[in-house]
Amino acid sequence: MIQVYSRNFNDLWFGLAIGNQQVYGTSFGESEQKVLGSLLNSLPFNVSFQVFSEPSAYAKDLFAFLADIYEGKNVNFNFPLSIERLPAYTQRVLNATMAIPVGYVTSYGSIAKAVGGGPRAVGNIMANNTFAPIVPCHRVVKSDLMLGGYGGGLKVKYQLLSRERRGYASDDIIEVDSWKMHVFPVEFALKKFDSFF
DNA sequence: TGCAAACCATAAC
DNA sequence: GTTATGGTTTGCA
Repeated sequence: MIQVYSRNFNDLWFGLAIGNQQVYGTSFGESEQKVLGSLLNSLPFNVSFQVFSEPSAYAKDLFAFLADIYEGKNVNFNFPLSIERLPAYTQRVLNATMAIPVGYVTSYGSIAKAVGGGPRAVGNIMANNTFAPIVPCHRVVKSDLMLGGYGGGLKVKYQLLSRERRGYASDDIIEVDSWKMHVFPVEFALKKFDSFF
């Protein structure tokens, strides 16, 4: 049985699906309906679920954690995600994405080069990310450091990244499980949009 | 710049 | 099995 919760912080809705001591999905957005919709959509078809109006203590912790990420804070992740039900390649991409530190972005192609596959495949997985914003798909941009796309809209992507500015000056190589991933200061990507938004 | 073709894992048929 | 679908990338004019 999966428990589903929704909660509002500062005019923004967060959604949460928990079961088996694991997080099955998270989401956020402007309306409760959208948030619950995308969340339920991502659940495995063969499991039952129940929607609760009051969050459990564990759910409250998780909501606070989601809000912290949304606000651009540095957080330590210690909630288990149920990603083993996803295809192996998808898992690799999600893990690589989670390894992008706050303050940096990487590109679809850079992830593809690190874990195998192609940039479009990575883009597809970002588009279907069921763990936003825990899996920080907003930190993945195009190879020319234009923003690329975002499920919640480009403005939201810009704002999320904007709060993650840490003032890093140069690009870097991140190592994850023997993969090497090229990352760039988030400012590099924001620069091109500062006047736009 | 701008466009076409290559790219590649998934989900849906 | 096969096909359609992208939050892409690269090369070439």
